[in-house]
Amino acid sequence: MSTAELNADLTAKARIRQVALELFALNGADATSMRAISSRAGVTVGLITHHFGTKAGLIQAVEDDIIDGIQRAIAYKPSDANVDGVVRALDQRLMDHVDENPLVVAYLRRMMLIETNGEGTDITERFTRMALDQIEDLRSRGIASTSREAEDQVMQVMLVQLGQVLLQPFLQHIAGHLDRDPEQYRLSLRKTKN
Amino acid sequence: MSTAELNADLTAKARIRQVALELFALNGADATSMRAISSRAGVTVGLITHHFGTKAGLIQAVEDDIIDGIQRAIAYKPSDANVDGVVRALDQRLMDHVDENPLVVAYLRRMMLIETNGEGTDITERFTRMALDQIEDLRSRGIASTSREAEDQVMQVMLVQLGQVLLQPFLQHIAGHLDRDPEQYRLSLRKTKN
DNA sequence: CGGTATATTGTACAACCATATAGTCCACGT
DNA sequence: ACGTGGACTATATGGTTGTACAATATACCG
Repeated sequence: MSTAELNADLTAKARIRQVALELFALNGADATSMRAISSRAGVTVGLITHHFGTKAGLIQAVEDDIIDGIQRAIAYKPSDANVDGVVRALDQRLMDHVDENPLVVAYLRRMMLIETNGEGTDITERFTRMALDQIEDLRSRGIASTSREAEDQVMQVMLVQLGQVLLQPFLQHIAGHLDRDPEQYRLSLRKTKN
Repeated sequence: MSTAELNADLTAKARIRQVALELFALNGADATSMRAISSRAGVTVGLITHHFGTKAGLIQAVEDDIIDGIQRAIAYKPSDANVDGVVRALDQRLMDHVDENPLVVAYLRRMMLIETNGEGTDITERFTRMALDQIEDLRSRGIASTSREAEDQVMQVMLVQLGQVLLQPFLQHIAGHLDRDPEQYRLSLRKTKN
């Protein structure tokens, strides 16, 4: 069953955005034609341009959607205040969101690792700024550890957590070839002080 | 000065392969037209098809060249026998080769992290097998440590060394945004034993 | 010298692309 | 009842792509 059929209840605009994310994540935006999107979404090409103007506009809309989703996922929730390690709770909710949205991850992998200077707004920059804002917000509420610099905490999240997620297919691929259990291997970050 | 001018002494066939690697590494093979290659190499499109048949043939030739280069770089050299840590010497030569061939790295990054099931032969598989063969060759000569399993040594090389190289632009990008020194951060591998 | 393989060119073509535009249908407010 | 605007379709256009192919130049070998 196709994605379009599964989501026939969504509005055409939302269906287009969803199919676009799916194809962008799988094959990249450049390699995805508006024809492919339209046929999978069960609409005509013209409707895409009607709703999003140009292909660049569609890409922008998809990325805004991704950022919004993450923003919502890591927003401060009062329940977090109870947990002793607040940053850990933040990380956990980010990882949960990531687990639930594999297409988002595939898209981010492409944009963050390869097309670092893509056409749209730099999504790595938006992500980094979002993480930094979040950490600083938690600090201003007095509920995040200040034993380390905020920037180092962000580096930790971006490189170890996100890095592990982004490298996951690579790791699994190699582990599969060597008959190793990919779960056994975890990245960590060493900071050389000088 | 363009690549074609810099290498005007090479045969046209070699020039085509070199320009192709350059453009493939920068923009990906799909996004690179044979016309772009031909104009940069100072030849016509027809000559490319004459030498390599199809675009897929050109990609294959480029990848074979990359693998050959790495194969040569990590081939056993008697001088390695003197060094106490042989695996370390192997790693070092791989890293040197990587430093000297940034275009190869960019191409590998694309193929290993994103297009894991690309059109050509799986380059991650070729790389992994090559590393494993190399380790086992060194072991059969009795000049590589056998305190760890060979497969774990390969995982170490692939994930930590190569992983660091593949993630480098990502790391630099983030570090730049946070006014951090990217050199301070190093990945390492934890193996959970269970 | 002659001839044959190889290197190289120029062009043509069918498929596909993003985009623009004109037109149809329908819901909804007044 | 009407007309206005948004959702949607159909079609046309100009450009780019990979590939095929015939023609020409160049080098090499007997």
